[in-house]
Amino acid sequence: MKVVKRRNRQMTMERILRAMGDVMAERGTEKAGINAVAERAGVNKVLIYRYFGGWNGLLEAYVQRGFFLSMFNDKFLESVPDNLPAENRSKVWSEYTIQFLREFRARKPSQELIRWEMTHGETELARRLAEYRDRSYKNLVDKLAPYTDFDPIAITSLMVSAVTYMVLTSAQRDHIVDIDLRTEAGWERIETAIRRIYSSLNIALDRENAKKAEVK
Amino acid sequence: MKVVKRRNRQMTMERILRAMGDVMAERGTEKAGINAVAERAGVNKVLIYRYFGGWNGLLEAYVQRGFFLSMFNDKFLESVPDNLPAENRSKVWSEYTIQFLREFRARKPSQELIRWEMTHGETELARRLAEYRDRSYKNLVDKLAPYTDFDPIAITSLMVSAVTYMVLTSAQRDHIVDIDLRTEAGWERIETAIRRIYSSLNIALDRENAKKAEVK
DNA sequence: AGTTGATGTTACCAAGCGGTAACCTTAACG
DNA sequence: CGTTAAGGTTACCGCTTGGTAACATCAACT
Repeated sequence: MKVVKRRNRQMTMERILRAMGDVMAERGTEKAGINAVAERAGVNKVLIYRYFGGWNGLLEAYVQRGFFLSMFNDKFLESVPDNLPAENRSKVWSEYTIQFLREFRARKPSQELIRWEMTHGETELARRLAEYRDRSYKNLVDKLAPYTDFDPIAITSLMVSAVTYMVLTSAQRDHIVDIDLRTEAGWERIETAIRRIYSSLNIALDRENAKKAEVK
Repeated sequence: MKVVKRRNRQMTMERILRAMGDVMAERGTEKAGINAVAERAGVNKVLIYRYFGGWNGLLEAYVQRGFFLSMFNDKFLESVPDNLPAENRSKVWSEYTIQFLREFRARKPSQELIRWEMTHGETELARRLAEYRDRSYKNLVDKLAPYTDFDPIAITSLMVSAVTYMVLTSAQRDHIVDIDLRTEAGWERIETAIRRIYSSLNIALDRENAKKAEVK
């Protein structure tokens, strides 16, 4: 039987990191701070300085051990077959966007992390985190780029931005215009809109290609 | 000739409000605060409390006298002819989105206001501001709704969200994936993507309508 | 001229923040 | 057993924040 030692660095660090997530999720970006985390973890804040070297180190450690997006991208990438028929690509993109939407919605701490980033963009750390996500995201795009003529990077960046913003605001507002953000029905409207956009793009692209072929 | 009085409430309030915009634009959301504004305006902070009743009142006054989006919506709405041919509607929507993009990019204080809102969503004030924008936005949608089957509200909300998020991040990052946010070329890619999305939707909708007609 | 009320200033407060020095306390080791 | 170093705690610091009370000053009007 395992004895829980009272003096155990591993355990303490774990508790701090957990508290970090909790605090971010519960109290929001603004109130997140070393003091709040320490209090929440039931741990002396000095330990945070010792183990993580302060707020930045803590945040970094927190991100490193579980920032979901890069993992999510990698996982998604795996699930995509290598030789994907062109006509299915729009579906893959909309599936990616929608899965991202769902995962992001489900992860409060990740949302708050992004929110934090948005108000601390001048800091080196915030930039690095964004950069990190960007890379993993680029991997995905490189392998999946479908509508070559349609600047898939720009389009998907727009879609991901849209989803990001909507999820973030949903934590603060009940609705956008007449879209109810508290109900699944509201989010289904959004998901449907996403699918429609991608499928329309595909249709339009097909038509353009058909025209080109005709000219030849 | 007009004499500038040293004791002049109007003037002082004006200076405070200007300073408010400057501070928001320059130092960002985080550092914006009563103290910073007072210092910047070269005015004693007590006056802010007297004239505006504190931070909330100041913010509200600031917004009320010039929050651009509702005005922008109204202006745009005026410019749209009443009997708009259906085939031009996608163009109107993309024009709206793109003009919004440009205006929003040009207005640093407005950006910072939104950023502030994102981190203070729990407050009553933030909610009210959002609500205010929403109403003016809904007016627009009501009058313009084109693709009736395509849930134009959801689609345009997505697009506006996308633009909002991208502009906000552009203040902090040089690029998204390989889109250079510092150059006009980068933003043109985004504008093009927006146009493509709307026009594709139109094409897809046309095709669907054609099919329906065929069945009849 | 003198009262009065608006305008502007000084000085202060409590609370919260990030951060650190110095101190105990325990586990593990020879 | 006793030393040692890591784990954990106490108490403090300086700084900034939002907020207020009390005082000084000027302009206008009877």
